[in-house]
Amino acid sequence: MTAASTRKPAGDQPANVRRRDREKTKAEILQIAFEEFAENGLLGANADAIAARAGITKRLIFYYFSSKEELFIAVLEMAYGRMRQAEESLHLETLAPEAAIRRLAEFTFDFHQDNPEFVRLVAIENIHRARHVARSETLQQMTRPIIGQIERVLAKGKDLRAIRPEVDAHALHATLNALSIFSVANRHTFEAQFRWDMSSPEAKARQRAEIAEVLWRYVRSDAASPAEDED
Amino acid sequence: MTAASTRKPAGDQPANVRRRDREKTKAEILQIAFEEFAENGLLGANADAIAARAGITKRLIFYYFSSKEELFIAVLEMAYGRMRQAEESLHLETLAPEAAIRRLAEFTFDFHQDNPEFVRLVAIENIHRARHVARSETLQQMTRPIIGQIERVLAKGKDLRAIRPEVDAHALHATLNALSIFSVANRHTFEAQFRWDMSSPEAKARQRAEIAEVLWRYVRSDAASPAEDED
DNA sequence: GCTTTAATTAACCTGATGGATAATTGCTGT
DNA sequence: ACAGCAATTATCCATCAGGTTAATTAAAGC
Repeated sequence: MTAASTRKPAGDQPANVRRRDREKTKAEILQIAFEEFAENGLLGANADAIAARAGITKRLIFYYFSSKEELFIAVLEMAYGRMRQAEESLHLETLAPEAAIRRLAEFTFDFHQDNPEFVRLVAIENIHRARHVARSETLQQMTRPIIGQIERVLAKGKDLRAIRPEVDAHALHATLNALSIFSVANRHTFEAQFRWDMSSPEAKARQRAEIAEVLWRYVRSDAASPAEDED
Repeated sequence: MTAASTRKPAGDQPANVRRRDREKTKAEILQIAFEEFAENGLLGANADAIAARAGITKRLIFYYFSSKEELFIAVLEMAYGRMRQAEESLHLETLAPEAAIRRLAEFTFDFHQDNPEFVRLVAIENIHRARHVARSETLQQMTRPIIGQIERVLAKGKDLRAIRPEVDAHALHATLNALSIFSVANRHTFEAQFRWDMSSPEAKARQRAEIAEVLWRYVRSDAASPAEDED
Protein backbone atom coordinates (compact mmCIF):
# COMPACT_ATOMS: atom_id res chain seq x y z
CA MET A 1 0.00 0.00 0.00
CA THR A 2 1.45 3.33 -1.03
CA ALA A 3 1.04 6.22 1.32
CA ALA A 4 1.08 9.92 0.62
CA SER A 5 -1.50 10.36 -2.07
CA THR A 6 -4.54 12.16 -0.69
CA ARG A 7 -3.65 15.16 1.38
CA LYS A 8 -6.52 16.11 3.59
CA PRO A 9 -6.57 19.49 5.30
CA ALA A 10 -6.25 17.44 8.44
CA GLY A 11 -8.33 18.63 11.28
CA ASP A 12 -7.77 15.08 12.38
CA GLN A 13 -4.93 12.89 11.33
CA PRO A 14 -5.52 11.31 7.91
CA ALA A 15 -4.64 7.66 8.14
CA ASN A 16 -2.61 7.41 4.98
CA VAL A 17 -0.25 10.28 5.61
CA ARG A 18 2.56 9.29 7.86
CA ARG A 19 2.55 11.60 10.83
CA ARG A 20 6.03 11.96 12.22
CA ASP A 21 5.32 11.21 15.80
CA ARG A 22 7.97 9.23 17.52
CA GLU A 23 5.99 8.27 20.59
CA LYS A 24 2.80 7.46 18.79
CA THR A 25 4.55 5.33 16.23
CA LYS A 26 6.43 3.45 18.91
CA ALA A 27 3.24 2.86 20.84
CA GLU A 28 1.48 1.53 17.77
CA ILE A 29 4.33 -0.81 16.97
CA LEU A 30 4.28 -2.02 20.55
CA GLN A 31 0.59 -2.74 20.63
CA ILE A 32 0.58 -4.61 17.34
CA ALA A 33 3.75 -6.45 18.22
CA PHE A 34 2.07 -7.42 21.47
CA GLU A 35 -0.78 -8.99 19.58
CA GLU A 36 1.46 -10.68 17.05
CA PHE A 37 3.83 -12.10 19.62
CA ALA A 38 0.96 -13.33 21.75
CA GLU A 39 -0.63 -14.94 18.75
CA ASN A 40 2.40 -16.44 17.05
CA GLY A 41 5.19 -16.60 19.57
CA LEU A 42 8.66 -15.14 19.47
CA LEU A 43 9.72 -17.02 16.37
CA GLY A 44 6.32 -17.11 14.72
CA ALA A 45 5.76 -13.39 14.91
CA ASN A 46 6.77 -11.70 11.73
CA ALA A 47 8.32 -8.28 11.39
CA ASP A 48 6.82 -7.76 7.96
CA ALA A 49 3.38 -8.60 9.29
CA ILE A 50 3.77 -6.21 12.20
CA ALA A 51 4.90 -3.47 9.84
CA ALA A 52 2.05 -4.13 7.46
CA ARG A 53 -0.57 -4.05 10.20
CA ALA A 54 0.95 -0.90 11.68
CA GLY A 55 1.01 0.72 8.27
CA ILE A 56 4.72 1.37 8.41
CA THR A 57 7.89 -0.06 6.97
CA LYS A 58 9.71 -2.92 8.56
CA ARG A 59 12.78 -0.78 8.85
CA LEU A 60 10.99 1.44 11.30
CA ILE A 61 10.61 -1.40 13.74
CA PHE A 62 14.35 -1.90 13.83
CA TYR A 63 14.86 1.82 13.98
CA TYR A 64 12.98 2.09 17.25
CA PHE A 65 13.62 -1.35 18.68
CA SER A 66 16.96 -2.54 17.56
CA SER A 67 16.11 -6.20 17.19
CA LYS A 68 13.22 -8.60 17.37
CA GLU A 69 14.24 -9.70 20.83
CA GLU A 70 14.44 -6.13 22.06
CA LEU A 71 10.98 -5.55 20.70
CA PHE A 72 9.80 -8.63 22.53
CA ILE A 73 11.27 -7.35 25.77
CA ALA A 74 9.54 -4.02 25.28
CA VAL A 75 6.28 -5.85 24.70
CA LEU A 76 6.75 -7.82 27.89
CA GLU A 77 7.42 -4.65 29.81
CA MET A 78 4.25 -3.10 28.51
CA ALA A 79 2.16 -6.19 29.23
CA TYR A 80 3.43 -6.65 32.77
CA GLY A 81 3.06 -2.94 33.37
CA ARG A 82 -0.61 -3.16 32.51
CA MET A 83 -1.14 -5.94 34.98
CA ARG A 84 0.65 -4.07 37.66
CA GLN A 85 -1.52 -1.09 36.99
CA ALA A 86 -4.67 -3.18 37.27
CA GLU A 87 -3.49 -4.58 40.56
CA GLU A 88 -3.20 -1.13 41.99
CA SER A 89 -6.94 -0.70 41.79
CA LEU A 90 -7.39 -3.56 44.23
CA HIS A 91 -7.96 -2.39 47.76
CA LEU A 92 -7.96 -5.44 49.92
CA GLU A 93 -6.95 -3.77 53.14
CA THR A 94 -10.39 -2.55 54.03
CA LEU A 95 -12.08 -5.92 53.67
CA ALA A 96 -12.63 -8.68 56.18
CA PRO A 97 -10.33 -11.69 55.67
CA GLU A 98 -12.72 -13.96 53.80
CA ALA A 99 -14.01 -11.15 51.61
CA ALA A 100 -10.46 -10.03 50.87
CA ILE A 101 -9.35 -13.51 49.87
CA ARG A 102 -12.37 -14.04 47.66
CA ARG A 103 -11.99 -10.64 46.06
CA LEU A 104 -8.34 -11.29 45.38
CA ALA A 105 -9.17 -14.64 43.83
CA GLU A 106 -11.92 -13.28 41.65
CA PHE A 107 -9.94 -10.28 40.55
CA THR A 108 -6.96 -12.39 39.53
CA PHE A 109 -9.14 -14.87 37.74
CA ASP A 110 -10.96 -12.11 35.90
CA PHE A 111 -7.81 -10.37 34.87
CA HIS A 112 -6.43 -13.47 33.21
CA GLN A 113 -9.74 -14.30 31.61
CA ASP A 114 -9.92 -10.82 30.18
CA ASN A 115 -6.34 -10.79 28.97
CA PRO A 116 -5.68 -14.08 27.24
CA GLU A 117 -2.97 -12.45 25.11
CA PHE A 118 -1.09 -11.61 28.26
CA VAL A 119 -1.41 -15.19 29.46
CA ARG A 120 -0.14 -16.48 26.14
CA LEU A 121 2.76 -14.06 26.27
CA VAL A 122 3.76 -15.29 29.70
CA ALA A 123 3.54 -18.88 28.49
CA ILE A 124 5.74 -18.02 25.54
CA GLU A 125 8.26 -16.31 27.74
CA ASN A 126 8.37 -19.37 29.94
CA ILE A 127 9.01 -21.56 26.94
CA HIS A 128 12.04 -19.36 26.44
CA ARG A 129 12.92 -19.88 30.08
CA ALA A 130 12.26 -16.24 30.89
CA ARG A 131 15.51 -15.16 29.38
CA HIS A 132 14.00 -11.84 28.34
CA VAL A 133 12.68 -11.10 31.80
CA ALA A 134 16.12 -11.98 33.05
CA ARG A 135 17.65 -9.50 30.65
CA SER A 136 15.42 -6.58 31.58
CA GLU A 137 16.15 -4.56 34.69
CA THR A 138 12.74 -2.98 34.36
CA LEU A 139 10.92 -6.28 34.40
CA GLN A 140 12.76 -7.48 37.43
CA GLN A 141 12.22 -4.35 39.44
CA MET A 142 8.60 -4.52 38.45
CA THR A 143 8.15 -7.20 41.09
CA ARG A 144 4.59 -6.71 41.79
CA PRO A 145 3.46 -5.03 44.99
CA ILE A 146 0.58 -7.46 45.04
CA ILE A 147 2.67 -9.59 47.38
CA GLY A 148 2.60 -6.74 49.86
CA GLN A 149 -1.16 -6.55 49.67
CA ILE A 150 -1.47 -10.28 50.22
CA GLU A 151 0.87 -10.16 53.17
CA ARG A 152 -1.25 -7.51 54.82
CA VAL A 153 -4.44 -9.46 54.24
CA LEU A 154 -2.85 -12.55 55.71
CA ALA A 155 -1.48 -10.70 58.70
CA LYS A 156 -4.85 -9.25 59.49
CA GLY A 157 -6.56 -12.58 58.98
CA LYS A 158 -4.12 -14.34 61.26
CA ASP A 159 -4.62 -11.69 63.89
CA LEU A 160 -8.34 -12.29 63.76
CA ARG A 161 -7.74 -16.05 63.85
CA ALA A 162 -9.67 -16.38 60.60
CA ILE A 163 -6.61 -17.52 58.66
CA ARG A 164 -4.14 -20.25 59.52
CA PRO A 165 -0.79 -18.93 60.73
CA GLU A 166 1.20 -21.24 58.42
CA VAL A 167 -0.09 -19.72 55.19
CA ASP A 168 2.61 -17.97 53.18
CA ALA A 169 1.97 -15.00 50.91
CA HIS A 170 4.19 -16.20 48.10
CA ALA A 171 2.70 -19.66 48.15
CA LEU A 172 -0.80 -18.25 48.13
CA HIS A 173 0.02 -16.01 45.24
CA ALA A 174 1.53 -18.92 43.33
CA THR A 175 -1.49 -21.12 43.96
CA LEU A 176 -3.89 -18.45 42.81
CA ASN A 177 -1.87 -17.67 39.73
CA ALA A 178 -1.59 -21.33 38.87
CA LEU A 179 -5.34 -21.78 38.92
CA SER A 180 -6.09 -18.55 37.08
CA ILE A 181 -3.46 -18.92 34.42
CA PHE A 182 -4.14 -22.57 33.83
CA SER A 183 -7.77 -22.00 33.03
CA VAL A 184 -6.73 -19.76 30.18
CA ALA A 185 -3.40 -21.17 29.09
CA ASN A 186 -4.22 -24.87 29.09
CA ARG A 187 -7.79 -24.54 28.06
CA HIS A 188 -7.19 -25.90 24.59
CA THR A 189 -5.59 -29.25 25.31
CA PHE A 190 -8.02 -29.72 28.16
CA GLU A 191 -11.04 -29.02 26.06
CA ALA A 192 -9.79 -31.18 23.22
CA GLN A 193 -9.03 -34.12 25.46
CA PHE A 194 -11.87 -34.08 27.90
CA ARG A 195 -14.50 -32.46 25.73
CA TRP A 196 -14.97 -30.24 28.71
CA ASP A 197 -16.01 -26.68 28.13
CA MET A 198 -13.86 -24.09 29.87
CA SER A 199 -14.74 -21.09 27.75
CA SER A 200 -18.46 -20.46 27.98
CA PRO A 201 -19.68 -17.78 30.37
CA GLU A 202 -21.27 -20.40 32.62
CA ALA A 203 -18.10 -22.47 32.71
CA LYS A 204 -16.09 -19.41 33.59
CA ALA A 205 -18.49 -18.45 36.35
CA ARG A 206 -18.19 -21.95 37.75
CA GLN A 207 -14.40 -21.84 37.67
CA ARG A 208 -14.37 -18.42 39.25
CA ALA A 209 -16.43 -19.62 42.18
CA GLU A 210 -14.37 -22.81 42.35
CA ILE A 211 -11.09 -20.98 42.59
CA ALA A 212 -12.31 -18.64 45.28
CA GLU A 213 -13.53 -21.68 47.16
CA VAL A 214 -10.23 -23.54 46.83
CA LEU A 215 -8.32 -20.55 48.02
CA TRP A 216 -10.48 -19.74 50.97
CA ARG A 217 -10.65 -23.33 52.15
CA TYR A 218 -6.90 -23.45 51.90
CA VAL A 219 -6.24 -20.41 54.06
CA ARG A 220 -9.08 -20.40 56.55
CA SER A 221 -8.35 -21.31 60.07
CA ASP A 222 -9.27 -24.79 61.24
CA ALA A 223 -10.94 -23.36 64.28
CA ALA A 224 -13.70 -21.96 62.15
CA SER A 225 -14.30 -25.43 60.69
CA PRO A 226 -13.48 -29.04 61.48
CA ALA A 227 -10.69 -29.87 63.86
CA GLU A 228 -7.71 -31.37 62.20
CA ASP A 229 -4.28 -32.73 62.91
CA GLU A 230 -1.67 -31.04 60.87
CA ASP A 231 1.56 -32.56 59.69
CA MET B 1 4.02 -56.94 13.86
CA THR B 2 6.92 -56.96 11.41
CA ALA B 3 9.47 -59.72 11.10
CA ALA B 4 12.13 -57.32 12.24
CA SER B 5 13.23 -59.47 15.14
CA THR B 6 14.53 -62.23 12.83
CA ARG B 7 17.36 -60.06 11.61
CA LYS B 8 20.71 -61.67 11.89
CA PRO B 9 23.06 -59.77 14.16
CA ALA B 10 25.84 -59.44 11.56
CA GLY B 11 28.47 -59.47 14.22
CA ASP B 12 28.57 -56.33 16.26
CA GLN B 13 26.96 -53.27 14.83
CA PRO B 14 29.55 -50.90 13.41
CA ALA B 15 28.37 -47.46 14.42
CA ASN B 16 28.73 -45.87 11.03
CA VAL B 17 26.72 -48.48 9.13
CA ARG B 18 23.08 -47.70 9.14
CA ARG B 19 21.08 -50.63 10.44
CA ARG B 20 17.92 -50.97 8.39
CA ASP B 21 15.37 -51.22 11.10
CA ARG B 22 12.18 -49.40 10.43
CA GLU B 23 10.77 -49.47 13.93
CA LYS B 24 13.99 -48.67 15.68
CA THR B 25 14.74 -45.76 13.38
CA LYS B 26 11.25 -44.39 13.80
CA ALA B 27 11.51 -44.70 17.55
CA GLU B 28 14.83 -42.89 17.58
CA ILE B 29 13.50 -40.10 15.44
CA LEU B 30 10.52 -39.79 17.74
CA GLN B 31 12.54 -39.61 20.91
CA ILE B 32 14.92 -37.01 19.56
CA ALA B 33 12.11 -35.05 17.97
CA PHE B 34 10.37 -35.10 21.34
CA GLU B 35 13.37 -33.50 22.95
CA GLU B 36 13.87 -30.99 20.17
CA PHE B 37 10.24 -29.94 20.05
CA ALA B 38 10.07 -29.66 23.81
CA GLU B 39 13.21 -27.57 23.83
CA ASN B 40 12.58 -25.33 20.85
CA GLY B 41 8.92 -25.42 20.03
CA LEU B 42 7.15 -26.38 16.84
CA LEU B 43 8.77 -23.68 14.76
CA GLY B 44 12.06 -23.63 16.60
CA ALA B 45 12.71 -27.32 16.23
CA ASN B 46 14.89 -28.02 13.27
CA ALA B 47 14.67 -31.03 10.99
CA ASP B 48 18.36 -30.89 10.20
CA ALA B 49 19.22 -30.85 13.88
CA ILE B 50 16.97 -33.81 14.58
CA ALA B 51 18.52 -35.72 11.70
CA ALA B 52 22.01 -34.88 12.83
CA ARG B 53 21.39 -35.94 16.40
CA ALA B 54 19.70 -39.14 15.24
CA GLY B 55 22.60 -39.83 12.91
CA ILE B 56 20.38 -40.05 9.87
CA THR B 57 19.50 -37.95 6.89
CA LYS B 58 16.81 -35.35 7.02
CA ARG B 59 15.02 -37.08 4.21
CA LEU B 60 14.41 -40.05 6.43
CA ILE B 61 12.33 -37.96 8.78
CA PHE B 62 10.00 -36.99 5.98
CA TYR B 63 10.03 -40.55 4.74
CA TYR B 64 8.54 -41.85 7.98
CA PHE B 65 6.60 -38.80 9.08
CA SER B 66 5.38 -36.97 6.09
CA SER B 67 5.73 -33.46 7.46
CA LYS B 68 6.97 -31.58 10.46
CA GLU B 69 3.48 -31.24 11.81
CA GLU B 70 2.83 -34.93 11.46
CA LEU B 71 6.01 -35.61 13.33
CA PHE B 72 4.87 -33.24 16.03
CA ILE B 73 1.57 -35.08 16.32
CA ALA B 74 3.39 -38.37 16.60
CA VAL B 75 5.54 -36.89 19.35
CA LEU B 76 2.46 -35.70 21.20
CA GLU B 77 0.93 -39.14 20.96
CA MET B 78 4.03 -40.71 22.39
CA ALA B 79 4.30 -38.19 25.20
CA TYR B 80 0.67 -38.45 26.26
CA GLY B 81 0.89 -42.20 25.97
CA ARG B 82 3.70 -42.25 28.48
CA MET B 83 1.72 -40.23 30.94
CA ARG B 84 -1.25 -42.45 30.55
CA GLN B 85 0.93 -45.44 31.16
CA ALA B 86 2.30 -43.90 34.33
CA GLU B 87 -1.20 -43.20 35.55
CA GLU B 88 -2.05 -46.85 35.28
CA SER B 89 0.38 -47.69 38.03
CA LEU B 90 -1.67 -45.60 40.44
CA HIS B 91 -3.99 -47.69 42.58
CA LEU B 92 -6.11 -45.29 44.50
CA GLU B 93 -9.05 -47.58 45.06
CA THR B 94 -7.58 -49.40 48.01
CA LEU B 95 -6.74 -46.29 49.96
CA ALA B 96 -8.76 -44.32 52.45
CA PRO B 97 -10.09 -41.02 51.07
CA GLU B 98 -7.51 -38.69 52.52
CA ALA B 99 -4.64 -41.01 51.65
CA ALA B 100 -6.00 -41.44 48.15
CA ILE B 101 -6.29 -37.72 47.57
CA ARG B 102 -2.83 -37.05 48.89
CA ARG B 103 -1.35 -39.86 46.87
CA LEU B 104 -3.04 -38.61 43.74
CA ALA B 105 -1.75 -35.11 44.38
CA GLU B 106 1.79 -36.22 45.03
CA PHE B 107 1.88 -38.59 42.12
CA THR B 108 0.66 -35.93 39.70
CA PHE B 109 3.06 -33.37 41.06
CA ASP B 110 5.96 -35.81 40.83
CA PHE B 111 5.14 -36.82 37.31
CA HIS B 112 5.25 -33.25 36.06
CA GLN B 113 8.38 -32.48 38.02
CA ASP B 114 10.07 -35.51 36.53
CA ASN B 115 8.92 -34.79 32.99
CA PRO B 116 9.49 -31.11 32.32
CA GLU B 117 9.81 -31.81 28.60
CA PHE B 118 6.29 -33.14 28.62
CA VAL B 119 5.07 -30.04 30.41
CA ARG B 120 6.82 -27.83 27.88
CA LEU B 121 5.31 -29.81 25.04
CA VAL B 122 1.82 -29.33 26.43
CA ALA B 123 2.48 -25.62 26.83
CA ILE B 124 3.64 -25.44 23.23
CA GLU B 125 0.62 -27.32 22.01
CA ASN B 126 -1.60 -24.90 23.89
CA ILE B 127 0.12 -21.97 22.26
CA HIS B 128 -0.98 -23.60 19.02
CA ARG B 129 -4.47 -23.88 20.45
CA ALA B 130 -4.26 -27.66 20.53
CA ARG B 131 -4.83 -27.91 16.83
CA HIS B 132 -2.68 -31.03 16.64
CA VAL B 133 -4.56 -32.76 19.42
CA ALA B 134 -7.71 -31.82 17.57
CA ARG B 135 -6.34 -33.39 14.41
CA SER B 136 -5.41 -36.70 15.98
CA GLU B 137 -8.04 -39.34 16.58
CA THR B 138 -5.60 -41.21 18.76
CA LEU B 139 -4.99 -38.28 21.04
CA GLN B 140 -8.66 -37.64 21.52
CA GLN B 141 -9.53 -41.22 22.28
CA MET B 142 -6.63 -41.28 24.67
CA THR B 143 -8.80 -39.43 27.18
CA ARG B 144 -7.21 -40.47 30.31
CA PRO B 145 -8.84 -43.00 32.60
CA ILE B 146 -7.50 -41.05 35.52
CA ILE B 147 -10.86 -39.33 35.64
CA GLY B 148 -12.45 -42.67 36.37
CA GLN B 149 -10.08 -43.30 39.21
CA ILE B 150 -10.80 -39.89 40.68
CA GLU B 151 -14.51 -40.45 40.41
CA ARG B 152 -14.24 -43.67 42.35
CA VAL B 153 -12.15 -42.05 45.05
CA LEU B 154 -14.64 -39.24 45.37
CA ALA B 155 -17.61 -41.59 45.45
CA LYS B 156 -16.06 -43.60 48.23
CA GLY B 157 -15.07 -40.49 50.11
CA LYS B 158 -18.55 -39.07 49.84
CA ASP B 159 -20.00 -42.33 51.05
CA LEU B 160 -17.81 -42.18 54.10
CA ARG B 161 -18.71 -38.54 54.59
CA ALA B 162 -15.05 -37.67 54.41
CA ILE B 163 -15.42 -35.69 51.19
CA ARG B 164 -17.91 -32.97 50.38
CA PRO B 165 -20.69 -34.09 48.04
CA GLU B 166 -20.29 -31.05 45.77
CA VAL B 167 -16.77 -31.88 44.63
CA ASP B 168 -16.55 -32.71 40.96
CA ALA B 169 -13.98 -35.08 39.48
CA HIS B 170 -13.21 -32.95 36.46
CA ALA B 171 -12.82 -29.83 38.54
CA LEU B 172 -10.56 -31.62 40.97
CA HIS B 173 -8.44 -32.95 38.16
CA ALA B 174 -8.18 -29.50 36.64
CA THR B 175 -7.19 -27.94 39.94
CA LEU B 176 -4.52 -30.53 40.56
CA ASN B 177 -3.15 -30.24 37.05
CA ALA B 178 -3.11 -26.48 37.28
CA LEU B 179 -0.98 -26.55 40.40
CA SER B 180 1.32 -29.29 39.18
CA ILE B 181 1.85 -27.94 35.71
CA PHE B 182 2.26 -24.38 36.84
CA SER B 183 5.11 -25.20 39.17
CA VAL B 184 7.05 -26.52 36.20
CA ALA B 185 5.78 -24.46 33.30
CA ASN B 186 5.78 -21.02 34.87
CA ARG B 187 8.74 -21.55 37.08
CA HIS B 188 10.98 -19.30 35.02
CA THR B 189 9.05 -16.06 34.98
CA PHE B 190 8.15 -16.61 38.60
CA GLU B 191 11.70 -17.15 39.67
CA ALA B 192 12.94 -14.22 37.64
CA GLN B 193 10.33 -11.84 38.99
CA PHE B 194 10.09 -12.84 42.59
CA ARG B 195 13.58 -14.19 43.06
CA TRP B 196 11.78 -17.13 44.55
CA ASP B 197 13.29 -20.54 44.17
CA MET B 198 10.97 -23.18 42.79
CA SER B 199 13.56 -25.65 41.57
CA SER B 200 15.65 -26.78 44.51
CA PRO B 201 14.81 -30.11 46.13
CA GLU B 202 13.63 -28.33 49.27
CA ALA B 203 11.41 -25.99 47.31
CA LYS B 204 9.91 -28.90 45.44
CA ALA B 205 9.24 -30.79 48.64
CA ARG B 206 7.51 -27.75 50.04
CA GLN B 207 5.36 -27.33 46.95
CA ARG B 208 4.51 -30.99 46.95
CA ALA B 209 3.23 -30.83 50.48
CA GLU B 210 1.47 -27.56 49.74
CA ILE B 211 -0.42 -28.96 46.79
CA ALA B 212 -1.55 -32.04 48.67
CA GLU B 213 -2.71 -29.74 51.42
CA VAL B 214 -4.62 -27.44 49.08
CA LEU B 215 -6.32 -30.37 47.46
CA TRP B 216 -7.30 -32.15 50.61
CA ARG B 217 -8.58 -29.02 52.28
CA TYR B 218 -10.60 -28.36 49.19
CA VAL B 219 -12.35 -31.72 49.09
CA ARG B 220 -12.67 -32.72 52.71
CA SER B 221 -16.04 -32.60 54.30
CA ASP B 222 -16.82 -29.73 56.60
CA ALA B 223 -18.56 -31.92 59.11
CA ALA B 224 -16.30 -34.92 59.42
CA SER B 225 -12.93 -34.84 61.07
CA PRO B 226 -10.01 -36.06 58.97
CA ALA B 227 -9.66 -39.18 61.09
CA GLU B 228 -12.70 -40.64 59.37
CA ASP B 229 -14.91 -40.24 62.30
CA GLU B 230 -18.36 -41.24 61.20
CA ASP B 231 -21.19 -39.76 63.15
C1' DG C 1 13.87 30.31 2.55
C1' DC C 2 17.55 27.45 3.95
C1' DT C 3 19.80 24.06 6.93
C1' DT C 4 19.81 20.40 9.81
C1' DT C 5 18.00 16.57 11.99
C1' DA C 6 15.09 12.86 12.72
C1' DA C 7 11.32 9.97 10.98
C1' DT C 8 10.25 7.12 7.21
C1' DT C 9 10.68 4.52 2.89
C1' DA C 10 12.33 1.38 -0.82
C1' DA C 11 15.22 -2.14 -2.17
C1' DC C 12 18.53 -5.44 -1.20
C1' DC C 13 21.23 -9.29 1.17
C1' DT C 14 21.90 -13.58 3.19
C1' DG C 15 21.46 -17.56 6.05
C1' DA C 16 18.28 -20.86 7.35
C1' DT C 17 14.86 -24.28 6.60
C1' DG C 18 11.12 -27.36 5.09
C1' DG C 19 10.61 -30.14 1.64
C1' DA C 20 11.49 -32.49 -3.14
C1' DT C 21 14.16 -35.38 -6.74
C1' DA C 22 16.54 -39.02 -7.73
C1' DA C 23 20.06 -42.21 -6.99
C1' DT C 24 21.81 -46.06 -3.99
C1' DT C 25 22.32 -49.88 -1.01
C1' DG C 26 21.23 -53.45 2.30
C1' DC C 27 17.73 -57.30 3.37
C1' DT C 28 14.85 -61.08 2.46
C1' DG C 29 12.45 -64.64 0.09
C1' DT C 30 12.87 -67.71 -3.52
C1' DA D 1 22.42 -65.51 -6.66
C1' DC D 2 19.38 -62.45 -7.80
C1' DA D 3 15.20 -59.76 -8.10
C1' DG D 4 12.43 -56.70 -5.74
C1' DC D 5 11.58 -53.70 -2.39
C1' DA D 6 12.27 -50.96 1.52
C1' DA D 7 15.51 -48.06 3.94
C1' DT D 8 18.80 -44.57 3.35
C1' DT D 9 21.71 -41.00 1.26
C1' DA D 10 23.44 -36.93 -1.31
C1' DT D 11 21.90 -32.69 -3.45
C1' DC D 12 19.24 -29.26 -4.77
C1' DC D 13 15.69 -25.55 -4.40
C1' DA D 14 12.46 -22.02 -3.39
C1' DT D 15 10.99 -19.17 -0.01
C1' DC D 16 10.83 -16.81 3.96
C1' DA D 17 12.41 -13.52 7.34
C1' DG D 18 15.58 -10.74 10.13
C1' DG D 19 18.42 -7.24 9.43
C1' DT D 20 21.06 -3.61 6.50
C1' DT D 21 22.32 0.24 3.16
C1' DA D 22 21.12 4.22 1.44
C1' DA D 23 17.98 7.45 -0.23
C1' DT D 24 13.88 10.57 0.96
C1' DT D 25 11.05 13.77 3.23
C1' DA D 26 8.54 16.13 7.05
C1' DA D 27 9.26 19.26 10.58
C1' DA D 28 11.90 22.56 13.89
C1' DG D 29 15.19 26.30 14.22
C1' DC D 30 17.50 30.16 12.38
